[in-house]
Amino acid sequence: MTDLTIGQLAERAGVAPSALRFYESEGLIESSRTAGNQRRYARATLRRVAFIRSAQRVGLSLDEIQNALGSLPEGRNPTKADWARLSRSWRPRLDDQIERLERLRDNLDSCIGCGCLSLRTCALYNPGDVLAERGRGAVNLEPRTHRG
Amino acid sequence: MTDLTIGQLAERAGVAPSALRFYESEGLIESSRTAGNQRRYARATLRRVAFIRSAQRVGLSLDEIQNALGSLPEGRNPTKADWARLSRSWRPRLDDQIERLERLRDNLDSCIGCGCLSLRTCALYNPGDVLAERGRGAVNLEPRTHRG
DNA sequence: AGTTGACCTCAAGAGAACTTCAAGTTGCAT
DNA sequence: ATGCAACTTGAAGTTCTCTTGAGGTCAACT
Repeated sequence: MTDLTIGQLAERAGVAPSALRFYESEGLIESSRTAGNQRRYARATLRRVAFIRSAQRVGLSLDEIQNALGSLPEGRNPTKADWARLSRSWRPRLDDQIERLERLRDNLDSCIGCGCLSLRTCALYNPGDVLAERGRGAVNLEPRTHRG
Repeated sequence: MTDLTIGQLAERAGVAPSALRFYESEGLIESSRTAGNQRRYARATLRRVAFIRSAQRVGLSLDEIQNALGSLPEGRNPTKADWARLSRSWRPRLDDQIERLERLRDNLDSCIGCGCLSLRTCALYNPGDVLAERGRGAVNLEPRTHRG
């Protein structure tokens, strides 16, 4: 009886109904059905969707989010233990991302300050000077990962 | 004579040659051509590409990056003033993103600590309690923006 | 001269995250 | 009971960021 229609959930969560159907098709959320085959969402789904959006904002893919959400129950409110699991698994990821951002920001600043912009010495292109020994032109802002 | 081939640039920047051609087609980088029509990149392009990747990592689209790069010169090293422009325009964006991440991380933590998980009171879903007055079920982690 | 590997263009494909469309059905107010 | 907004499905379309493939060229080595 406190269940939400797809339109209500969409409205409150700030996403389109089509997105919710998509999330469901991807296994990120679940719904029950009325006699007439319309979706009904438990209230907890609202939180779940808010969480999904929030995680997307910080750069996680739906796959990763689904993975993390795997440890949360659907249909009922997550317990302390549920969240603890989730937090433990995300913490390093979040810390890492935060560090990256701070480094970029601070390096931009320091480049302005120093005006050096030399390949060998500029912190922006050569963070921590780890590559300083590798001859001229060492440019490697990030650990090499392949995405997409 | 210090110019780089597409393969060399790709190698050093840690991106595929196809990506470099794509960046060029999108106007993010430039190249000159040899008599035989092969691309040659100025050394400054290496920095430019490193910058592009770095910016992508923190969630900026190529469009936004192109925009920002519009203030940097190609073919020569950017000056202090060039970087200052760029940094000024990115700083708020970076700060904002960092804050988001920290909030998510800390809210996850506090949820574990308090175990409340109530819609009305949980910081994760109701940051700063701004929505506490709006009746039950107020869920709005982020300012509502439409993307994609 | 032949072979090899790196390069060229253009077109098509890929995957992520959705949206849009078409055609039909349901739920609720009057 | 009627009408209309909100819902249903499935397929196809969209945007972004590239990658892959086909068919051909260029540079260097033997």
